Amino acid sequence: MGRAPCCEKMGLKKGPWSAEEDQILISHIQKYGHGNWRALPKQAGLARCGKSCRLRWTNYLRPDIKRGNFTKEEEDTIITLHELLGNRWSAIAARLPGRTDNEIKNVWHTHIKKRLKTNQSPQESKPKTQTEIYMNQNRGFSPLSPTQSLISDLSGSAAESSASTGEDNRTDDLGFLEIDESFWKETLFMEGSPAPLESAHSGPSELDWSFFSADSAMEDNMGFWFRILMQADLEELP
DNA sequence: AAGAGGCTCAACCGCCGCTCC
DNA sequence: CGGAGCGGCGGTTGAGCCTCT
Repeated sequence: MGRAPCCEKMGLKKGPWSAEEDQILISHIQKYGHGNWRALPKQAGLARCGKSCRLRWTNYLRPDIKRGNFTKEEEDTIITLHELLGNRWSAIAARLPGRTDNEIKNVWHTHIKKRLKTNQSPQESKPKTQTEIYMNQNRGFSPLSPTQSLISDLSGSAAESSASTGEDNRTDDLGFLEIDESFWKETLFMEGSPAPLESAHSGPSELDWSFFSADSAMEDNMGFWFRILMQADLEELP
């Protein structure tokens, strides 16, 4: 048997929050913070369980929440990250400032999933991934792997930023983002790297960018590394 | 105009992992 | 070491709103 739900205690209110409850919660957190969610409702004088308070705060009342519809860029990001991370909504949310995991989850199930489904034509050869479907229909790109999609997105950002700085960050036909070379050296050649990545290079002194071809086996390797990198990056977030 | 069905999204539920004792 | 407490996460629900017939 699992633990009894925290709201089963008598007298604890459930359901939609009133404006008054919101105000109480906001002012309490502004004054005292939310060190202990379980103790918070009692201290604040709310007839709610701590879990409910935390959810209300993180999903709705937090001052940095961005309201309004998701932009196409945000939806693109969600699709790409979902390909990489799966249903790890909190990890995806960490990449979208001002958006909550709940919101992203809702958008995925209501808008994006449906769109990806309707975009798939039975006449055409079936793209392998949801990203491919989406990219085919919305950008006119040739089918992209999840990894290529991410690379493409990153390169796009780099192109934008380089346009302002006058630098050219693109290095090959893939438009692969040239992240600081030392970053790749340190990351790709770190201890425990899969053999193909190590053997494909003569040494860590020079990176051969042609190595990152559209070859499917290579895609898998890159997918692997991006997962690792994304994970490492996300774990650093607050 | 009204009823049915679909859609949206805030909120709940139950599980998991971490921390502390 | 193991159990309790707690926060956090992902899946699911359902009330309210919208659209269609």
